[in-house]
Amino acid sequence: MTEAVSRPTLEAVAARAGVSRATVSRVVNGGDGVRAPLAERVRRAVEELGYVPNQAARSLVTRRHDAVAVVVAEPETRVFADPFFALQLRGIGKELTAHDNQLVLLLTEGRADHTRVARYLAGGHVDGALVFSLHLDDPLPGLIRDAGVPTVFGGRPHWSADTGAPDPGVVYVDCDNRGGARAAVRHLLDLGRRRVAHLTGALDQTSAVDRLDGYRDAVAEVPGAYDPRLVVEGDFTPAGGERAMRELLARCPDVDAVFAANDLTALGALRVLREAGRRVPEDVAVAGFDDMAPVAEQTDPPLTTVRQDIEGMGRLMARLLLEGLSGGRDRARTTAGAPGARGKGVILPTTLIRRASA
Amino acid sequence: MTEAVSRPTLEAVAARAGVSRATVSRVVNGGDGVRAPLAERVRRAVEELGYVPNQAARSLVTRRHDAVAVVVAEPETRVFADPFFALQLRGIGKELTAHDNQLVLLLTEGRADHTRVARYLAGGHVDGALVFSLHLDDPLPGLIRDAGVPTVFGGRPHWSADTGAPDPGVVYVDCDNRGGARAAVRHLLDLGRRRVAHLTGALDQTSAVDRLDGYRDAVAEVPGAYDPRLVVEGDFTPAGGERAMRELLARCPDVDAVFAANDLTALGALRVLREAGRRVPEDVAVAGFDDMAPVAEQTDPPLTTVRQDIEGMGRLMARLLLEGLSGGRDRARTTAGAPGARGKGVILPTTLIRRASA
DNA sequence: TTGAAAGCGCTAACAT
DNA sequence: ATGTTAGCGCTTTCAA
Repeated sequence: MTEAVSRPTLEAVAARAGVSRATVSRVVNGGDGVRAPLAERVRRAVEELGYVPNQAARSLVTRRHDAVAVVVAEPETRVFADPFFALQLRGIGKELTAHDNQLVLLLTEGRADHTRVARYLAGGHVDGALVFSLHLDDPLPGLIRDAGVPTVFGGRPHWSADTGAPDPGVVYVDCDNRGGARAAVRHLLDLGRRRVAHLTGALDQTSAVDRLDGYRDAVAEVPGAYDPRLVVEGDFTPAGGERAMRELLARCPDVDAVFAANDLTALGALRVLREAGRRVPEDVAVAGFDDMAPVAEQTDPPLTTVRQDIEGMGRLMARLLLEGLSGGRDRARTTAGAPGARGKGVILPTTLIRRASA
Repeated sequence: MTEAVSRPTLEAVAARAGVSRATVSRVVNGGDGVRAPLAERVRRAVEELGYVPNQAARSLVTRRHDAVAVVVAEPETRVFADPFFALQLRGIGKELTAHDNQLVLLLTEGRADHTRVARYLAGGHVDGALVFSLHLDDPLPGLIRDAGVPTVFGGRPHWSADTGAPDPGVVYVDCDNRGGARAAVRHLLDLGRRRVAHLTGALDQTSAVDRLDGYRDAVAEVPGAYDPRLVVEGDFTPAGGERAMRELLARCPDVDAVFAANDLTALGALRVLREAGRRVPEDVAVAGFDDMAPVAEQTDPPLTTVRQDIEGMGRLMARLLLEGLSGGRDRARTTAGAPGARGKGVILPTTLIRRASA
């Protein structure tokens, strides 16, 4: 293993360049107010010594870390099996990198992890946090609030302004789950289908609830289209989709369209429909949600689905957080000016992508 | 956005408890050598004030951060699309969490990112680094060495001891790529196949080179089995597998077995074989490498493949790093005592998993 | 424009 | 067993 070596300090650079520590500090941090030749001498000394500032020392006085925590409250397995997180992380990573911030990934699996994460955030390691995938009973938001770290949430939290719950000051980014779902279901209805089912996501997450609401909005518009038996609970996974689809076929063999809560669920549904000998879209039209490239384009037939800009969501979350960190003035403007802003939540638009499955 | 608040210091706790800072520090860090009632008073003060230690200040003096960087030198997209990394990350996360260390994820996409990462590591943010997926021309290892941070590599680096290159002190963890490949190819040969092809991985990675070597070992054992035209270059992706398989069929229509460099490549190959009307395994037997559950078990037919303990690799990497960090005495023993140790590299065993495809 | 000096909050000798 | 004290390496007034 490569060994750690002791690094030169500001002091050493100052000595070598024959100047004071203050001057070196100035040069290292942008160099304004230092005469060119002096600055040059300092830079040479830095170079020769291979000086790199000690961030702990710097943070101690500046109280900045240029690091942001990303908290993912999911069993780790799913986090990475699911391209959704991958894409969001990617967006976040890009935005943070562009602003010279580091990404500290905090994975939580159980209760013990929650307190660990809370301690970490409270410990002042990071300037802010991006938090994902909260479930109904999740204690994390409360812990995070207590930790007193600026935070932006990914996905509408259960206690956001819209539900009239405790903390209306919460900032979050989400896509228009309800509107997207409505569009998908309307599309199925426009196709002339009348037995349009919905395989839900995990209903302890707001995205699943909102999509279900969108489904209800749409079927309510067509007399006779609403039938509670057509709604089966899934969990956003292919396996859950299979289970739900099987149950649906047993319950309502006359189903002629399925709106799945996400593409993975649709994937499972497609498998079961094929097994059952139902043709897609002739016998049963199928629509998904997310438009995750590796999934939606590869299914057989390719999936009609609701596209959301997942990577963009990640970027936006990071941007909002960084803007909030760099002083309050920009924040309000940004949040309010963003598309679909509503309170402190930013709702991104969705688009229906028509492919062969519906 | 939740606002940051100014936190109480050790000093404040000391004042409140009526003791010195040193005593508070002792209590906070385990509390040995402090009489029970006093310790209790301190704990109460900590509680009442909601005191959380400032890590920057602590790190400044202890020179420990209890954080480890994970550097993934891949386009971010692939990193997360590929369950391989997901599993390794998971193993790493578990091990780090178990030892109260944080995971700082550093994603690199281009040259600019390399220097950024180097600066970060040199900046003393973390106690060590876990580095993945190096390519032949990767400047990262050099930069990391210069950064002087203890490092464990995932996968044999190009310049490891085995190739007689510059830095023989390098610690890495890998699976027995060559032996695993050999076993898979021998299995195909034992099946009576004589036109056994190999779809390679990205040959700028040692794992691909080693698997190719294993393939060559095995075919060399059977007179007449070696034919250079049976080796086609892929890139570890399904798309690459499709391309390679198509080329292979064009080049050698008489192929009767395929050893794919990984399961994703095999997936692509299976698709092309199906399109081409070749039955698997009757006409062409197919074997993969990795045994990634979501892939190998779901293919049609299920894939015969070489299993490696990916999550275990991640855990081991983290363990080796942490052991190295906590003083040199344990390290030599561990590295030498680990299974398949060879120099400073630890090679984990592989197992052939027989399913229907071969 | 440059330097001197005072901390940031904590740990770890060293005293007591 | 507890307190005193001297920094860790840096930024940032304040003076010069």
